[in-house]
Amino acid sequence: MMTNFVEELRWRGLLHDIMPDTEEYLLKNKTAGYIGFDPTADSLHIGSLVQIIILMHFQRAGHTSIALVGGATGMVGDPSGKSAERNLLDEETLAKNIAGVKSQLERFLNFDKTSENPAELVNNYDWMKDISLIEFVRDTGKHITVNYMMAKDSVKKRLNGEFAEGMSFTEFTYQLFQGYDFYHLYKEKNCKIQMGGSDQWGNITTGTELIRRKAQGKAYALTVPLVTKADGTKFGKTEGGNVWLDANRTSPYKFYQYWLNSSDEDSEKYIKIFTFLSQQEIEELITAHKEAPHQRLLQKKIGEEVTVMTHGRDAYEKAIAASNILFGKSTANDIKSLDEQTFLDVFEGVPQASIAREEIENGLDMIGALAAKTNFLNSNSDARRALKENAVSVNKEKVKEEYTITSADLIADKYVLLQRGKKSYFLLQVIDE
RNA sequence: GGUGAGAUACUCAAGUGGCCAACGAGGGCGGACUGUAAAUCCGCUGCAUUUUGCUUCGAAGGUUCGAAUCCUUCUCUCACCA
Repeated sequence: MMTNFVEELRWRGLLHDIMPDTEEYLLKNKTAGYIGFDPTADSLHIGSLVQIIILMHFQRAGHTSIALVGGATGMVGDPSGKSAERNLLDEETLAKNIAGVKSQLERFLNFDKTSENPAELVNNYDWMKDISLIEFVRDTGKHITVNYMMAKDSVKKRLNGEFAEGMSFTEFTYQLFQGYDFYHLYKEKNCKIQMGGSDQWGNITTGTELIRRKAQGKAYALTVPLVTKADGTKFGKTEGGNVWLDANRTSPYKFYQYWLNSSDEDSEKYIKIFTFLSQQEIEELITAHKEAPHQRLLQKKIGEEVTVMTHGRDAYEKAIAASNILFGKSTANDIKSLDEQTFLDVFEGVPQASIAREEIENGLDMIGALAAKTNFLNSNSDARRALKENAVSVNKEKVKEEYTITSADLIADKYVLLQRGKKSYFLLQVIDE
């Protein structure tokens, strides 16, 4: 059964640009559509999550979703939104990245061949690698004028204006490469629509233009807006860097925390973008949230939906458990009563240092525990400062500079939980020599 | 090529011989309040065995009891003139 895909995106605030007649075409025809993913790292981050979700909606609406991994385009580098020439990735890194990105996409889309409209995963390297330069220049390049390509924002920005840095022929070619992908999928897989972030509009329209000229066909396009934050900072970034979909790069706990810490204003947007809840459910949640904002119903729901979708329910439950212990009313005794396995699950991803058992048994002073022996804080001065600010806790209890860590502070006879401020944790692990 | 202005901590920006580890603002961190929020208030924000010492104000030398501050050379940035 087909539903109105475009309308779904529209009410969720996921529609930025759309080519005329796209909505009508999708309503009348079961078709295929694609989104490209750049293999710039071996994991996607939550910025790409929006694109994945678009493909999920597309599949749910009854169409065929194609996720394209840019093995070939990744070798060239997309200039869109970039003010300076990009460095090329070496082939080994690229291969590793492609594998990583692929395995992540498989978690979100239904590739089951026996289902009604299974998604497909393609790598443009597979069809790009055999095209000769002569072939490309004669059969593809001939259809698109340089004038047309120069008119794109991504190119104009690099050629004109105060900060123009120029661009290499390599990057200039990128849009034609991507356009060729669209053409190829149009011919081979009856793919009629390309979607992507709003910065991709220029590249996408080069594709529809190529299809029009080379195949005398009509193709469609739509883009989704860039996800923003109300305070103007960049979405998907923390002090620690990007929020990744890979649990090894961003632990499920941190992942959950990222969503939980969204502002009220952003949450109302995010719940529409990142969850599959119905319009009615979302409206009810927003109303309930406004009545009792301190309960943070929206943030919790987004955190649940997105964490479960990305890391599974088990990981979500653990993230909740960890959050409750770290931010709830738990006391030193609660923490000390944890068994080792639970404790490790909770503190997975928390930075650690090891220390000889002897040091603890002899009594470890706070400066040593915070800086000298562990590098939790930058310097001894920093440690002293933190202690003076009443910011340091051992096993959730505030301590002063005179405090000495002894065997009595060990959790599961092995760990000491250090803390600076509310959100910064550090784990001291005792090792027996 | 000529002339003039400038280069100070994460950023902007004061300081033109001792009271300068360097005013102030932003950012960051911490505390109070709170909803692990926003706003607000308070404190901290070079290093060290911390009421003291050490290294810092584009770079290197020099003058001086003493230099971010004066002198010399160099590097870079900006403006105007050719």
